[in-house]
Amino acid sequence: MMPGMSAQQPTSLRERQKEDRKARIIAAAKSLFIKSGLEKITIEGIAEIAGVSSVTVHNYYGTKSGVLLALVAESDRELLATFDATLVGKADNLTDLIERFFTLICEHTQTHLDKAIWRQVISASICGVEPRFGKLYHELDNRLASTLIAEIERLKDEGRVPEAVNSTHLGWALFNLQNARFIEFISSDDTDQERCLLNLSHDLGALLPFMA
Amino acid sequence: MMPGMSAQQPTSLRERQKEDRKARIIAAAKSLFIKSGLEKITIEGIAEIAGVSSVTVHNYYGTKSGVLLALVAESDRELLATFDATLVGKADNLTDLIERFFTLICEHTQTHLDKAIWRQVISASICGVEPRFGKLYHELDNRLASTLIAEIERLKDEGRVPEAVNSTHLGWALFNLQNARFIEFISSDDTDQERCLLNLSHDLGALLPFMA
DNA sequence: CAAAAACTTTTAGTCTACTAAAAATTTTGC
DNA sequence: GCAAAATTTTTAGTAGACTAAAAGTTTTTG
Repeated sequence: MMPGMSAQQPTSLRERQKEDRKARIIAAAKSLFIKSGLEKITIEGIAEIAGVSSVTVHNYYGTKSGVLLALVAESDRELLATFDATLVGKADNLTDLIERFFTLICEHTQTHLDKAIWRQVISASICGVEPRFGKLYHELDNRLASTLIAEIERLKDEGRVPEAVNSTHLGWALFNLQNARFIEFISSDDTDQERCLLNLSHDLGALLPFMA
Repeated sequence: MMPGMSAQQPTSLRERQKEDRKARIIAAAKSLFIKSGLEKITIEGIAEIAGVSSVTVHNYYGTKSGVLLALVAESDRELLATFDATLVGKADNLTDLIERFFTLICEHTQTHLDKAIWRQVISASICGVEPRFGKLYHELDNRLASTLIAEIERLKDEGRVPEAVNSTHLGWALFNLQNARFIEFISSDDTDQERCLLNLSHDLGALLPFMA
């Protein structure tokens, strides 16, 4: 199963061409970004490299942020795969879990995407000019939080987290906490991961010790 | 002491004129916003009402977001005054404190500003094109969090919060938690405060009961 | 009061996202 | 293969943020 493609291959030629153009557009955006950074990504530039017109880019992705979100969504799939390989079943307490989670996300951001893209995407998700956009973005958050919740369930089964807690609520609370520090992390190119991780561990240190 | 004015009155005529223009600009922005919403706020429009040129608006506030941030900063002062009157000394446990805090901020937003302005400002604080901007915004956060921390200290003195916790760390953690729900609140015009408050109380419910 | 300094305004552009409508092209269904 | 449908492209434009530099105005300073 290849990420990035719909489950069943499109029947009609037209559908296939559309998929192809869409893929070329995000590939173009990626290449442009890698070559010269976010400021140099323009709809026009993307269109040229992808071999379509700028109007088509708009038709497909709505806005520039829409294109960037597609980039993020793609890398999100890889991140979830990383989680399966590196996070699931590894941590043996809540603090450890959240810190691993946070670290993986930060590292993934630095290798696969870039702070600047996240800034743009999170920004757009808050400003939310587009209706689709917010929805898509929220789905990504949902998937990440679900991973966390599943791990909390496991810790509960193993007796490392009190039975009494609501895993879903705790999962979202911790996801939000961690996300606030992630936003701190991406907000400036100069903010380093270590610093944010330390802040996160202070957060957890103030909240969690009574739980054990 | 009037909010919105510097402590000492400016000596030179030039300084006074500058203050006056600045004040006219944000007053113009506010009136434009109240009349027709965020989309209708343009630098040009602000300049015209304020009786200055658009270039002057840029010189003073840098960007459109800069103007909006000034609006937020102004209302922030009122919010802190509200805190003194309505929050300080009122809560008798952590959950109650955070929920009051959150509620006051939401209500203040609805009466004094607007979700749309916050969206723009938070967005800009994340995207952070401007260096000054992020700094200013962070100061607002600092002031809000400090209020929270001071209240936590009080609860600790009253023996309602364990001595062992670090008030500063706990304060920031809870501020971040609450802020995540505030961002959820402002992200869409349709999201209602009750819903977000409920989510917040779930967050707290999952994290805090073991502390008491 | 006159020269200098400090600002603001005018002017003139640039840049880029985004949109609407007509024209051209290509696939599809019969 | 041909008409119809779907979709892209071309074309043309708008809007609004932001900038640089010259010109004009007002305050300051001696």
